[in-house]
Amino acid sequence: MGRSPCCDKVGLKKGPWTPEEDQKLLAYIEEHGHGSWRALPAKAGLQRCGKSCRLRWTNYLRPDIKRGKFSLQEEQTIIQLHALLGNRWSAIATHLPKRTDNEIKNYWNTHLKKRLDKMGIDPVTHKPKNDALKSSDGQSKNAANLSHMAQWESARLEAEARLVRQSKLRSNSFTNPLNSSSEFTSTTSSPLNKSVTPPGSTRCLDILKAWNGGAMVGLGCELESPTSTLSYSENAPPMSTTGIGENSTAFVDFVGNSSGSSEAGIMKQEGEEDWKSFGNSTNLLEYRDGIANSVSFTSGIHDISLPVENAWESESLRENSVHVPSGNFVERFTDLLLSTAGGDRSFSGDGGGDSDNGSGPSGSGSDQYEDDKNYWNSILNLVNSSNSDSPMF
DNA sequence: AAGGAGGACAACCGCTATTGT
DNA sequence: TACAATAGCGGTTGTCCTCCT
Repeated sequence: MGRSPCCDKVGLKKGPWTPEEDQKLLAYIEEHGHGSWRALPAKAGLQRCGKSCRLRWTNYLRPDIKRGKFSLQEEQTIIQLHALLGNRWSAIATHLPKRTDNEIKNYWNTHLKKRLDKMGIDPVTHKPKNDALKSSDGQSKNAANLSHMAQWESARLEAEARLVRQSKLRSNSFTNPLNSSSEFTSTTSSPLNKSVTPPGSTRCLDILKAWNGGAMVGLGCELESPTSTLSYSENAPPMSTTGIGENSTAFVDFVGNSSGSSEAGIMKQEGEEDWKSFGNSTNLLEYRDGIANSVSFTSGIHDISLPVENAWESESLRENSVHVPSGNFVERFTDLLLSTAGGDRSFSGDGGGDSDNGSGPSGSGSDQYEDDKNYWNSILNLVNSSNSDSPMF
């Protein structure tokens, strides 16, 4: 479009923000809301471009940002979501309340990526680097499932974003700038958040939740058994085998049981409001001509059907239909992780939270290796311990 | 104690998507 | 419909800090 960069103006400051600048920005937004970011700097008395102000606000100054060390749960969530979604930091951030995409991205690049790399796991594919023999066995199917589920999640996020835009249009009235502003929720969460967020952006990754059957303790998603169901319309053939027939409708229902006690653990602490609005919700994907045409969200607040666009353009989705995993998803994902770890470093992967048994891997015997092993065992153990008795399959 | 290396994180850049006119 | 303005996103860079030699 040939638009000139917003910071071209001479005299605009770059670089680290000073406390004074922070104060000005904060004070202005608290009083007036951000309004137009481009116009904001002048009004707030800042020698910055609007974009810089926006980033400073979304990544640092917003009052709902949690800073500091990432917890084990958060690390685990990031790793799993990255396996699903790749470098879609904003989407990942959607599922990590109070964390910004920038922060997650940095943390991935500086910590998690390196750690995976060290262990011989490709941080991009989440598979062992020397894994050349897995092309035709169950592992590749797992990978395919992950990929397809990523598409599901992608579509859902797309739809959520669209939903909030519509909501924004509807409720254009400005109340409290800190609450009503979509920007306020922009980066850390998908636009769906706060009061305009039926599905609740801070809830667990629906797919994981659905496949896990609810209690995802280790994922920072301590749902207390939201009953997730997967169903197909009667006339539709099973998606995973024959593809989706014309005009057939496949339903993926995520039905929360609205248990009041679901507000537990991390989510209660960090995203309580969002949870509450997600008690009874149903997300529905509708297929036409073999692709998903719409996503419906049903909650106590909204019942909206939205078109699904780009996220469903995947060839694999059209041609192969949706591969719904035939087993507990998280378990299988865990298996994948275990096997990847084992592929290169011969981890036992047998759920050994008790891994610190002093018998290190033969040969190396390095403390670093032991640390890694213990670390991953603890992560995997968390997942394993939370995914039994899935009602899904 | 000084300086270099590397890590961590904030901020910027450039591109794309969306929205408004 | 076309175009411009704006926001969002992901990759990259810059800067500060800590650790090691």
